[in-house]
Amino acid sequence: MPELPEVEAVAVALRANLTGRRLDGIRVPFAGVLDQSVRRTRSALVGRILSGVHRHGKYLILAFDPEESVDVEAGEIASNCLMIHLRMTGQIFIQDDYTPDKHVHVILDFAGLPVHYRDIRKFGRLTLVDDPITPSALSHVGPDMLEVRFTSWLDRVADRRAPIKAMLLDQGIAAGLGNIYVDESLFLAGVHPLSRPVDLTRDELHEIWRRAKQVLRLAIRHGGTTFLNFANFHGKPGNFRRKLRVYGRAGQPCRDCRNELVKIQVAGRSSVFCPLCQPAR
DNA sequence: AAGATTACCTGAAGGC
DNA sequence: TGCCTTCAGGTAATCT
Repeated sequence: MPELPEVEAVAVALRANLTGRRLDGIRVPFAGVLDQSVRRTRSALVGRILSGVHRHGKYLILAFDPEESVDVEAGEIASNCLMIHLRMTGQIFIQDDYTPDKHVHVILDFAGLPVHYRDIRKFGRLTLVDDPITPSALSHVGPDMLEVRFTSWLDRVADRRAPIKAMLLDQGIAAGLGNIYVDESLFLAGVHPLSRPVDLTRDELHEIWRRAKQVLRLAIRHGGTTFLNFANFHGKPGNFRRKLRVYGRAGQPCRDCRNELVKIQVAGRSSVFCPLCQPAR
């Protein structure tokens, strides 16, 4: 499941290998993953130079050099970027010897370098957007979890009554955390996933915010977590999986206290935690 | 109006 | 062996 660290790994690799290259063509074996038509997507992007690669939360944004034919002063909006969300099972491969299978839905041909978009469950989307940094398509998404300041984040959660786990998963509050890193963050902070922000102290909330950033940065350094469906740019697995404290370890002993880890449902998601290290309030 | 639930998809895994 | 059910979870849409 690609979350912020996995998307960051893809962004770094694409940036290093594709910046300055021209997009020669787009092949679309399955158009259902495109938000716009194949014709519209091709006419907006083919022939243009990739100028930069950005990431916001779990969103990946490929920015192209400005299109001179668009009359901005006349109110025309340029589709300067391709925004990609991998959702559950999206993968991006670039190696030359990769043979597309039935799950490869889009191939971006960058000056002879094929970039394969593969997605078993077809949840991911590729969307034409206007601005590379603050696209209007992301107006409902909050600040990146790695960037948000504590006071800003606190303002967004302090008066909420849903479980803290639901708040951390809510991309409108801060973007980037998914089920894996939320469970890891709450374990490190020693907070029960059902705790409500209104019942937590400012110090406890600060610890959650700090641990979330810490676990994201650590996962980035390890190339992300390979669980079921993520592989990085070169098809190599990330190696953060063996560092996981609670995710995927229900029934196994807590790495700190050896008590058995428990799985419950919170915000519609399976949630693994340690009843001793993360006591209910 | 926030919070909760469901739809979207496919493959792996477990039960019998 | 094979059929069936359950589970996995990011986001948008739809409920209460």
